[in-house]
Amino acid sequence: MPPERISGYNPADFPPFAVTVDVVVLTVTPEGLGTVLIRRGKAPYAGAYALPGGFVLPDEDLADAAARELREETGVRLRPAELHQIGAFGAPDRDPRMRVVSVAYMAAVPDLPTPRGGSDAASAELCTLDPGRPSRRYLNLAFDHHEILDAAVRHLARLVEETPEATRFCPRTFTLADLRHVYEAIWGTELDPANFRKRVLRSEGFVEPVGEKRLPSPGLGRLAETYRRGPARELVPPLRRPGTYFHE
Amino acid sequence: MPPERISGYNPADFPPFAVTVDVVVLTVTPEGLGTVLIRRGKAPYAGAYALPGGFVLPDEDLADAAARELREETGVRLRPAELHQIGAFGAPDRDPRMRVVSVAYMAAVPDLPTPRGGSDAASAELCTLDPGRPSRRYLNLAFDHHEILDAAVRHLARLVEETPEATRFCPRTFTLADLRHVYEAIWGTELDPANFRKRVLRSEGFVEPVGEKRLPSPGLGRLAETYRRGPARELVPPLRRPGTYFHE
DNA sequence: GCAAAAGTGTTGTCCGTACACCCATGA
DNA sequence: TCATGGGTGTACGGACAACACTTTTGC
Repeated sequence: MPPERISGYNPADFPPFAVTVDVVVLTVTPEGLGTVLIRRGKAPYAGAYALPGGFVLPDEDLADAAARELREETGVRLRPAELHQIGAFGAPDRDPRMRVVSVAYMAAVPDLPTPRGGSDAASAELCTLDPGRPSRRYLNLAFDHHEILDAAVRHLARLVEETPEATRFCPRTFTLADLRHVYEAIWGTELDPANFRKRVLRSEGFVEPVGEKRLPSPGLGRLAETYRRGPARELVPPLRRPGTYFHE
Repeated sequence: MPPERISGYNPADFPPFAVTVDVVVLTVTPEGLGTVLIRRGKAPYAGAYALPGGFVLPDEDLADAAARELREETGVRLRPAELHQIGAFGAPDRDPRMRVVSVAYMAAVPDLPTPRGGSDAASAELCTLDPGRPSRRYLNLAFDHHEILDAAVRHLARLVEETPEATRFCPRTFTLADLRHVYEAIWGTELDPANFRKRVLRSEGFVEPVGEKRLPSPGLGRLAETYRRGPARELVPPLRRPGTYFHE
């Protein structure tokens, strides 16, 4: 920017913008990929679902604001570095009331506690998504939150290809079937158990065997080895979705 | 956000933020990957290089603002959809003068005209980067523009893996060696000409033969086939960097 | 025994890499 | 004839996918 244009630093020198953060809380439940939505009580978009979020404080980092809103509205405590920025959404008419630029974050949360929190506790709901279909609908989302949610799911789908972050959705120790169900929920595809196993175990530092065995389903099937997350911070080579390697 | 907190819409109800856009103009020259930087004349960071950018207008879309700043400061005209958002940068102390949240965009520009433009015409320079080294330095960049530039280069490196966007850096018709030099500049690696050729031609719709031949270097080597960009909008499978497939 | 799910092994096929080799051009 | 760079071909190994097969559990 030309420095002379902002040399005064009078509030009148720049257009009045509000800056908010919206947080897409993604979790994996037995029903599939889920997210926390809040039902709006007032216009605009009264009765519609919306992402949790709120204003950034004057001296607050963007990621800190996202972590604070996440904590206040869902009770989930994550370090700001554990939140992934999705991008900025700032179309002039995205909020009919005033000009708002919102910075969206994605939070990968296991074992989501029953949504509780400050102001909108009663209206927070855990909704199940359908990541397999390209034309999925998110029941009446307010503002441009449909677009933000889409971008967050795409971000997560790519994140778990390249990092061990999918283990966040598993308990401290887990079976490879548990981990496979996480990938299936996020990618919306079915994976071959045998090939999934080989690819995960070949990826050095992804998971480590614990040494115990566990019954996969209650009273069904052979005992499965249990694992915990390994020290790797990224997967080389990535664990890509089927069909990303070869033609057809 | 709790609607009741912003029901008034008085400017005093929300913290005063300035919202700007910064544009990372990336181009490929015979010297390698290059970007347009502006030398700052005033404090803070007087004498340092900075990315072109400026305020978002009150009723302006973020991408429109980036396209406008790009046009005003470098004379390059791109549609807003051709700009890629890198993310939002809004640490509280990133600008010592006031609270600024900047939304960064990346523009892939061929044949960059000698940087000219409005206010800072004389001080705009085309600087060559070194994408191969992880510890590359960007000579004294102002604010957090080092971080933004890094993110933009990473974004471009991934973009050309999955889309035919690398052809933007080539003339309308080009040889495969031209295209290969673009990838080498962006990825900072050398590529095997024979294998590069096979992978590009196998990717359906990436390039189309024109039917003419051209001398690759002035007075050197065999005549090379020329191509133009094909209709594909994404590369399936992606044209990945070497080493992304196998171990070691 | 049966069903269910873990885990192992095999095979076919495709791809990436390296490298040799030939072709076409201008000097 | 030589150097330069485009284009073709081949050999090897790695990885993925599909699927058969064995193992281990509860009922």
